[in-house]
Formats: sequence, structure tokens, C-alpha cells
Amino acid sequence: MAKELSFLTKRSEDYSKWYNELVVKADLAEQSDVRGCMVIKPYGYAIWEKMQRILDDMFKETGVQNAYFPLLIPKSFLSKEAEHVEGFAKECAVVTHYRLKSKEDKSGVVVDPAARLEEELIIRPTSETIIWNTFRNWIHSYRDLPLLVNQWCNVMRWEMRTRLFLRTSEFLWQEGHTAHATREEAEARAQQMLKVYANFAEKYMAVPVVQGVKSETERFAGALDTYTIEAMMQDGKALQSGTSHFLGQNFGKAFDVQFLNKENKPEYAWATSWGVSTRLMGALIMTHSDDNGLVLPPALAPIQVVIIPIAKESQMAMIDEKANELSKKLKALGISVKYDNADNKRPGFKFADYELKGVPVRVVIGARDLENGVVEVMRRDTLEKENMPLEGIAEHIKQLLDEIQANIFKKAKDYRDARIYECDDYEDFKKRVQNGGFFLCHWDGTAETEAKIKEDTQATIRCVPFDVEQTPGVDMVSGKPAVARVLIARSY
RNA sequence: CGGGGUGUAGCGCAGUUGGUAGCGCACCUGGUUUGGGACCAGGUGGUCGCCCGUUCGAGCCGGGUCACCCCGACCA
Repeated sequence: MAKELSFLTKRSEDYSKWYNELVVKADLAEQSDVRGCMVIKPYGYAIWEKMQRILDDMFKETGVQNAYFPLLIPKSFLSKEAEHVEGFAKECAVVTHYRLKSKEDKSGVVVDPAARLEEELIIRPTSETIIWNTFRNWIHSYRDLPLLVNQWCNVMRWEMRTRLFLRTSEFLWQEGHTAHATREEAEARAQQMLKVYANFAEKYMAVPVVQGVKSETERFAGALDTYTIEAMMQDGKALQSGTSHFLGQNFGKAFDVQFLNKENKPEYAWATSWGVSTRLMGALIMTHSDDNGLVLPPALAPIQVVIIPIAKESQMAMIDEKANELSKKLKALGISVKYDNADNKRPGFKFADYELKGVPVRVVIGARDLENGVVEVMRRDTLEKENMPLEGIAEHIKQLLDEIQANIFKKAKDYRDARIYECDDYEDFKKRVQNGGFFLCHWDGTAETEAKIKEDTQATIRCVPFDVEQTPGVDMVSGKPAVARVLIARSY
């Protein structure tokens, strides 16, 4: 009681520090001793697993199948698609040797210089190349298409500066790769998968997103079009949360993936790729959390309801019974529940700890209240407490979980919508964009204007949004005519 | 790779004029507790990032080096 309630830095004081502390203290992840890498702890991984399962089902509903391709990619593969090389051949880890040997004095091991590889292997930064190299053998006829595969894996990009979940040298993700007989079909697939991502973000993560298409400069290396979902964090910055690429025939040509069409004529296959990563965890954390810690959407919370007993030892048997009964009822309704009757932690500690971990609903069963036949139910999103009779409480909690899911989405959406501005004056823009927020501005479509905005403000064009009513206007920077407004923001 | 900062117990930090290392949290033992992060008593834990130098003596002074963090360039 006497102590400061929050164990975290306040969000308003130092957003980065708050985020980092939260990730560590909520037991999600920590920085590894290995450069730029992250250790995902069991609690954090449980959330990721839930995301995986749901996404995986969503993919399968669209006909996608899972497969797995090698971690190591021959260097020559990365040289085959010119633009792809430019974008990806740089910050990669390279395997040059295949053997170690003991030092002369037995004090350790050294790389055996005799074991140098003839061709170096690259630890995949993304798998387009190795997958398209394989697709060549799988695709011969239009009847083999479309080919829809996905893999869950890790990739590695030697990032300069890393940040838990948002940017780490190694990260977990899924990458979908599809091959199609026609341009239209491939384009439709790229857009379809973006819709899947948007749906997942909003429905399960309760994170509202703006869907749109990237400008040429922001495009994926080797893509003709990159579609994106952009979420707004609580500091007003944008987070690119998922991307889907229409790759044209670039990889088909680079890896000679040809098929015979119905007219018996050879054609190059059309490609898409699409991915979301553990960065989604960062989006989840930064969208909903407050100064008490994490706030998890019920749909993704590993523990949806925690039951905490309060009693003297002599009364514990009775409380255990009531708690187990309730726990059973909740489980029957498909709710994951934890009864924490550990006696080495006091109730106050448990309250704070489960709030920090974002458990959506807390039920307190106390000897005192039980005499009146009631228990205390607290919802994490609003921190509101309510005394309720045990009778019928399981059904009530089930409804409450749905309500929390809907409420945190609405809260996040209201927060975001209040920070989306139309802006036509560049001086005004330059000042305001520093405080965060999404700015809808007319853009003349040139890379010069884009570069100037970035140089002046660090903000970038996040996308040309789909769901904004577009009217022609004047570019606020160049004064040239512009056909549409684009979304501009500072980003992670 | 540029600009700034920090390295002392698992974590967060203090360490005065150079005199041989301390606090809080955590951890362990015992006891009392249990309605919002318990209390008391006792205890474990250190090559002061690393190397070289100055000195009778270095956590502290000088030189070098490494690592990490923050701000840029790069990025899911």
C-alpha cells in the first residue's frame, strides 16, 4: 500500500523505456547474450503460439499448405534477381566454413581454415530464392497451379540496431509463397492475404490497421507491388505489421520457372509472397498496454481468467473446492483458466503480477465474501471490480471476455482515429508530425518529394490507403497536382 | 560506420582526497503473516569489462582495447 503501485516507468515519461521494461517484466522476452538476438520466454511464446494457430487456420481456409525449406541458401541464388540482391544481399550472415578444430594448446576451438566452403551459404533473410529454385521442379503445367505454400520459420537479418520484438537479428515469422498462371490471379492472391492479415489484426489482436499499397521506394526488393497493414502505437508512430507482395514474373524468370499453358505455350509463373512476424507481438504490446502493464485481448491471452483465493489456512479447503468448481465450469465453456493458490505469494502480489501480465479477467474468492455468496470479478481493460454471486458466473465471464475483446478494439480505434489528420500545409505538417499521428496528405507521386519529407521530418509515406475517399488536390511540398492522399507518419 | 553515454553481486545503483568494496531488490534458512507487490532475524553471492602503465598501494589517475545502451544511416 505504501509502495508505488506501478513497477514500470510511466508511458508518458519514456515510451521506449516503458516498452522495454514491460516486455521484460511481463515475462515475455529478454535480450540474449547473443548479439541482437532475443530469448522469447514461455509466457511470451504462448501468445505467439496462439497467434500461429489462428493464422495457420486462416491460411488453410484459403487453400494454403505448410512446407519447410532449408535455412541455408547458396550465395549464387541471391544474385539471380537483380532488385532482390540490392535489397537483401547486404545485411546477411554468411556461412564460410564447415568445421572447427581444437587449438594446439586445447584451450578452445578455432575455425579450421582447411574447411572453407567452395560456395558460401547465406542464412536466409527471406526465402523467395530457395523456394523459387525449388518451384522450378514442381511446376510444369498450368495444372500444377496455383501452388500455395507457407512456412513457419526463423530468418536472420544483421540489423544495426535491435529492439525486442520490433527488430531483432533473428526473428520468427511465417512466409507464404504462391505461384500462379496469371497476373490477375497473383495480384488477387496478394490482396487476399493482406485481407487475412487485416482481419487477424483487428478481430483477434484487437489492433486496428490501415490497409494500403506502398510507394515505390518503400516496396519490397523485387516486388511490383507491396501491400501493407499499418498500425498506430500509443506514441502515435506507425508500425508496419504485415506485408503482402505481388512479385510479378521476376522470380519466375530469375529461376526459370516455366509452365505450359492451355495453348501448350511456355509461360513464366506469377508470384506472391507475404509474411507476418513476431513483430506482431510488439504491436500487441504497444497498442493496448497501460501503466499497470500488459493488456491482452481475450482471444490471444494464454490465461483468460485467473482465480485468486484469499483466506486463512483453515479456510483454504473450502475455497479450493469453490475455485475448482468454477474452474471446471469455465473450462467447459472453452475458457483457459488458472487457479493460483500458491501460498508463497500474497494476494496483493498476485493481483499486481497478473495485471502486469495482462490477464483479461481476475476472480477473487475470499472467505469473507463467500459468506455472502459472492466473489469479486475484475476486468483488466478498465480495472473495474464487481461483486457477483457465484451462481451463473461462468456464463457472465464468457460474455465479459467478449466485451473486453470488443472494448479494447474500440478503445484502440478511437485513439487512432483521433490522431489521423488531413493536412495540406507543409510547415504545419513539419511541426505536428513530430508529435506522432497519421497524416493524410496529397502527394505528387515523385520520389523526390518523398525523400524531402523524410529528410525534413524523418516521417515516411506508409502507404496509399485503400479505404480513404480520394479527391485530387495539390502536393503540399512541391505544389504539383496530386491524384490522391497518402498516409505519412513516423514509424518504427 | 559517424555523434553521445555507460561498464562495480542475478537486476538497479553508491563508492569522498588513491588505503584493499557497499546499499536496495532478488535469492537461501527460520519464524510470524495473508482483502492491493508482507515483516523480523540470520545468511549466500565480487578477478570492480579486459590489458598495459603511474604508485608502497588503483574501483578511483593515465593510455589502449572490448562490450553494451541512446541518437543517425539500414529494416518485418
